[in-house]
Amino acid sequence: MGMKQRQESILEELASAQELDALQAAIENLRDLFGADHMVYHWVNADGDQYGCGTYSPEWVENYVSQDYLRVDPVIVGCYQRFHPVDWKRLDWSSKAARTFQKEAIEHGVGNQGFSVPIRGPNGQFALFTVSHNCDDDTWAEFTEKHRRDLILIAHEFNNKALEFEPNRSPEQSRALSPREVDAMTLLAVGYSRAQVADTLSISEHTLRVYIESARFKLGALNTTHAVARAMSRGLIVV
Amino acid sequence: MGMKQRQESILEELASAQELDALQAAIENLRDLFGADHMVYHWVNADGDQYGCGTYSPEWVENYVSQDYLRVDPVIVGCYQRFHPVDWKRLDWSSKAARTFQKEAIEHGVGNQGFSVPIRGPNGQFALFTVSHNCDDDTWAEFTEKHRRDLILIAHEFNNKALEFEPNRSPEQSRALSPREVDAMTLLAVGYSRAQVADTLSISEHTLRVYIESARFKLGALNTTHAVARAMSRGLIVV
DNA sequence: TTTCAACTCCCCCAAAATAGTGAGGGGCGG
DNA sequence: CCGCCCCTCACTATTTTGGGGGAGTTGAAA
Repeated sequence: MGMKQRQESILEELASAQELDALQAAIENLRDLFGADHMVYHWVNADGDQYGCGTYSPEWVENYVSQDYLRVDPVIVGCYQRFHPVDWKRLDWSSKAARTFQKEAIEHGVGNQGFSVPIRGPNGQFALFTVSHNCDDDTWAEFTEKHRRDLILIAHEFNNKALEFEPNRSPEQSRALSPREVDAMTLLAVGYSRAQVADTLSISEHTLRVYIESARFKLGALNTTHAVARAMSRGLIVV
Repeated sequence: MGMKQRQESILEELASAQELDALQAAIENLRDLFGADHMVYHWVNADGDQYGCGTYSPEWVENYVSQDYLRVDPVIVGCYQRFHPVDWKRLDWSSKAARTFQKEAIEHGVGNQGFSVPIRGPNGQFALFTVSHNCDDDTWAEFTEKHRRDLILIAHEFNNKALEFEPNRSPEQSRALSPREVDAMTLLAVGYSRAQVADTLSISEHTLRVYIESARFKLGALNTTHAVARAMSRGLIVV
């Protein structure tokens, strides 16, 4: 069976799987198929839930979360602001925190080369699909060039499957805001005070307050700032 | 030249293009290549800016925007909440508004079948890549099954290119926030009050205020909510 | 038809955030 | 060494929000 066919069959198996474990199985198979040191899929959503699967050593994963490297890792920060898949070499590793992180990662066998595909879903969901390896630059360039397309599609399939299992799907939480509520949230997000928003929308401030409060309620937010943050990260408003 | 090769060459040309017009040219070529009635790429994001290119008739496009169909179109509302590409048949066309919209769309030659790929970028950017055609269900099922993968990749390439031209790259991309400022913004974004944030960070509320104000200053924000919104949309904090 | 969600308006008062001033110590690069 | 940024703390006064009440209209869906 050729590589294409095997890749195809792994993805088909993944697509028809009923359990989250299938992701872990599929990623191991794909890692072997591509002959890379590691392959990892990882997502975070607006409420801080996360899920990951992959072939990194348990020690490294534990270390990563316990050190809160999510906020340091240049792969995360870099990909969060980009759309296209990115080679780790092109990220900013200049800060001291990044350098120590990098050193530690390599010590844990992560590999000196990496390629990460950022993927975004509804409600501010953000995921990364990463392949890492230990080799020289030329070999890696050849690898990424050859497999770029496939990796994007695989990332897509993984995220698709992962979203099926996402617990945060209650209709209560993802209920859309009404048009006026969207207006209110949007204007608040661009810095208007309640008075200014009310003026802009040509309604009384009292009325505006009703919208803000109902939006807050729908979003399960504790205050206006929280409501705006949630509305943004869930993609309900565009700022 | 086979279909694969032509597709490849169109995408390569697109990738190396320096002007936005290239998107329009590429989409026309791809439409012809796939033998579909229409192909459209369209994105919305910051400040309500939008850009679209495609092969719909100018009358239909004008009608669409003037009627504000963006808020009615089941393709938009449906895809906005999904991740995977979707066949138009699987969307909810039951509301009255949707039915009249559908009728009008078909009258404008949009086609009775459609397949749309939602794509999301940083900062809440949302784009749709759509192929539409006039044919029976079986023919369309075969078409989408055959080209699904390619359409996802094409959507990805289009969005990648479109983002290059996005004007939303403010020159005064002020210096990054300090660690404490990031802490403050992050906790505020998850709904903590100033008192709670100060408590969490084990500093006085007075000190916290200094961070919030300096963050506000750096971000050019008018108030805390605005600052958090900007920090989020610039990817400075991860919530 | 009835119900329900959205939109609009009003009061009062307590709590929280903002604005205007400060000040001092630590670290890092030119 | 000096400037610059980061971290830490304090006071007072004013403005803005939040929480608790209600109440009426419209339009669309069940």
